Amino acid sequence: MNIGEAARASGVSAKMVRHYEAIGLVAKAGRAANGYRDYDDADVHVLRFIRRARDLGFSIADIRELLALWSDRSRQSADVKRLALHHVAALEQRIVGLQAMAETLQSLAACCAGDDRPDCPILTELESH
Amino acid sequence: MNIGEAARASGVSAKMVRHYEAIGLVAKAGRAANGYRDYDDADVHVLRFIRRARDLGFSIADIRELLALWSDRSRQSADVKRLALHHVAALEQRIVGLQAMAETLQSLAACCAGDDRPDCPILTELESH
DNA sequence: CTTGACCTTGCCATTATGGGAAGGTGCAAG
DNA sequence: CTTGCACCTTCCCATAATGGCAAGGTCAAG
Repeated sequence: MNIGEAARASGVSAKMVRHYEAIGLVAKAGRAANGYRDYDDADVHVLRFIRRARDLGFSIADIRELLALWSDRSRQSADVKRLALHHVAALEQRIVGLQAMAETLQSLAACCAGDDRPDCPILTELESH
Repeated sequence: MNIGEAARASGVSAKMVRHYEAIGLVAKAGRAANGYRDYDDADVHVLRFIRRARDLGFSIADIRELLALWSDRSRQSADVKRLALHHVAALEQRIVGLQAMAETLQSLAACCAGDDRPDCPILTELESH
């Protein structure tokens, strides 16, 4: 399987497949006689795992650990759970930060006439404080 | 006022003050006889505006527009409001994305024993799908 | 043999921020 | 005056994850 097909099958772009290989997240792909990277279903399986983890917001560093645990037959599920919950906490922290921003802006905007006059509490707020 | 003092007064690091000048977000600072950048209260005022806008999650591009509106005496508050609400929408979109991730992970983690056995629904989920 | 789709590597760009090096400046204490 | 420390200057590099482009090799169909 060429890289393009593996990319389509896994949902990871060919560009990123090469990148993941370059940073050592996945093993170096075998090469066909013509020098093209050659993939099999197991490789696609790994790539799909990565893709799914990325979709859940895990960083590459996290995924490196997840992959290690995944391939470790003697892993302890507690380690996976810890990683996941740690990530949940990080996500929730980002969420509250963003919510605070959105709420502040929302309330400022609610006080803004939004017409053709220049007076605007949003700018006033940014200006002061 | 040297850059360090302006940085302390505005809450923007000296590094970023230079950067904002380099990308044309703020006007080139005047220079003292020794070549040091020289700031006054008005400059600090602008920097503080930027800092506050960054705290609300506005991008540099957004801030460029906000600064233009701020200094435009004939601005229409509708333009500011539109910018702000557009940003709120973007924030909320990011929030729902993060919440979806957090909830998915949360429910997967809830199904994970978290003990010394290797079986883990989190890995199973990443693996399948 | 040409054309088009695919592969290769390598470099650059993004966003916002920080780190560090190498060297100049200014002020205070010895 | 010299030493030292804190500050300034510019320039380069790094981050995280991804995309784009360019120059060139490969392969299959027409």
